[in-house]
Amino acid sequence: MRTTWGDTELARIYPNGVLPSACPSRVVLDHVTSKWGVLVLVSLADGPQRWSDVRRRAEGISEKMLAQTLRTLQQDGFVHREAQPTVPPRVDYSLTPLGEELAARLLPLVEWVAEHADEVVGNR
Amino acid sequence: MRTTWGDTELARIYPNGVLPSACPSRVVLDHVTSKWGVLVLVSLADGPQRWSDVRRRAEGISEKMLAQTLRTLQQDGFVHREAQPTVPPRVDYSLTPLGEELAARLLPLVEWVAEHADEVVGNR
DNA sequence: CAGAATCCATGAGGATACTG
DNA sequence: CAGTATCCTCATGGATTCTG
Repeated sequence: MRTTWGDTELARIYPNGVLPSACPSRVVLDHVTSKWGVLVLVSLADGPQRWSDVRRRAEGISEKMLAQTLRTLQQDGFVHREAQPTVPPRVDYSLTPLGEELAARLLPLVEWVAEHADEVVGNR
Repeated sequence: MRTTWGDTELARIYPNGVLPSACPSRVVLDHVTSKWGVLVLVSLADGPQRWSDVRRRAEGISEKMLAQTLRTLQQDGFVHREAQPTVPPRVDYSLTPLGEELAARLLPLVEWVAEHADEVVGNR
């Protein structure tokens, strides 16, 4: 009774429709869709930014969570970190090519949610 | 120094680049990108399914989390619930038109992650 | 079969203070 | 400026039991 996956790659990757818990994509998905992961990625999708810029744009994030999120995304290869050895220090963050690819799939989602949020909250 | 948002709706919705914490989209985004929200939505994107089907497909989810996630997504208007008054009971879940729109933006993301997960894990 | 109810553990995440 | 370090809280979420 396949209706919508039919023409997607998902049907090929998960032939029986089961989204396996052991799959490495679970980990990546958790990073990407984490509370702050989405916002940091979307923010950086607007171009290279300094620490304080990201902090300001992902409104509400704590320093701890910003550091942690950036580190995770950097380890995953989505974010590039470039530190100037100056005083005071200056550090720029940007998306890697891999991160850009990811953001390209993330932006439409965030955009759609932003456009329909009121409608959705109204449902409750 | 806008580079990537430039041609998106995001630039219009958030002109100064700040993703506001008070925005209702934050709530919806949290539901959608919650640990299990993504998997349940993606699973249902394959067509109407019974409780036990969703449970099996979103591998690893507990009954509690399945119930909670389905209820939240239903309140948001993404998921439709249809219960047969039979014994034993039979309940079918499906995406609403709104849910289908959302899923259309979610599937490419999940698909991309599924395809590149190994590559990403390799970065670490 | 499809949940509800209860208890409980963990860790995500916040607040604050400090530093090269 | 760009973080670390520490402490602490609360909510997410797991395991288990019960039921119409």
